Amino acid sequence: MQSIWLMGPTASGKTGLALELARRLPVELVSVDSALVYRGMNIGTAKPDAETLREFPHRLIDILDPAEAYSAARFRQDALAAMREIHAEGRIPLLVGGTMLYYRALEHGLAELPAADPELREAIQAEAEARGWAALHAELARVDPEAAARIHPNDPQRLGRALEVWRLTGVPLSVWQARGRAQAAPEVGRVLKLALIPPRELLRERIAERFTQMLEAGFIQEVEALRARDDLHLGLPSMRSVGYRQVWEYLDGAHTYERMVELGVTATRGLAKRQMTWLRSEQKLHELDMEVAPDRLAAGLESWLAGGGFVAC
RNA sequence: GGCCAGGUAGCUCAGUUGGUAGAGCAGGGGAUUGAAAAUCCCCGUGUCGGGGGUUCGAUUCCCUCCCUGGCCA
Repeated sequence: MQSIWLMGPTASGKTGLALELARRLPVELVSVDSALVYRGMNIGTAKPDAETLREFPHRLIDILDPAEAYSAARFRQDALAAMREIHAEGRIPLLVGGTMLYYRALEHGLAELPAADPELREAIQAEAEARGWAALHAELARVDPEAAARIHPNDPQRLGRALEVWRLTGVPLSVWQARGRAQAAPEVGRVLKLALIPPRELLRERIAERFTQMLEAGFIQEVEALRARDDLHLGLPSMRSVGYRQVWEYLDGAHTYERMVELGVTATRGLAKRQMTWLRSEQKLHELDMEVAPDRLAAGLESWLAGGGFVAC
């Protein structure tokens, strides 16, 4: 089994390049994006439009309602299943997206751990509000000193997860993790990792420009529709996505329009920065020239798929 | 033109009863195992508007000039 992965920060042009490759190679697209999984979140996620998706179907887009939560573990399962199917059809999976944790989970696997438990999470959250996260960190230090040493007392998300695993199983998170990551790389097969990394200044400009275009394309109305549902709220992973959160708060009257634009652009830039941090530590990455010609790249990929090496271009 | 309030980090501001200054935001770096477009951690030398005076020492007090905003002419 082999696959091509196209990585890069948000607004780097991954989608456009992936479509060019899909026109030239026997590939099928698999989205690696924690926000594109949600239905009804189109404009603010820069999701390819319906027509494009019809012509070039993407796996793992529009598979979840925004009220639901996705996860790295589910992605790993879904992506592996999609890749197997694509191979069975005699095609090559082209993974494209910017959720770096998902790539990591796919390539290196995840430890065997219990899934999230919403009720327990809520209970831990309530407890933290009553006693403070410091008290919960102290508690974790008693049952799982190793995890407590690694998790900062101000990091409620990881602290909550570590306590959740402990309370759910009676086995510390660090013990689960020490048992190793399940079924890592071999299952994924031969991988060619490509990255599109624009110069920071260009990326900053593109992000600002794109956010404005999203607003012109009706982003506010899209969030209004989501906000009109009584089962969606800012606590949900979907509604905390870059852009959606800021527009939601704007609709709540928390910011002026101008400030909302500023916050949205800044949040997107922060996202890009974190994606770059992941990319810097990525092994065996082939960084593409921003001006790479699709024909030339496709030719290079063909020779790699035939078993040869990949010549960076 | 007169009076008042300001001029301190890229931005918004705090502060020093005289010993050359610090927050938030922005920006940069890092972490990242079922929320990851999430959640965190680390990083602040800047003619304290210019010039002069007083002082051992002035960003701080005094004088003067410049700039911005408001009020009055």
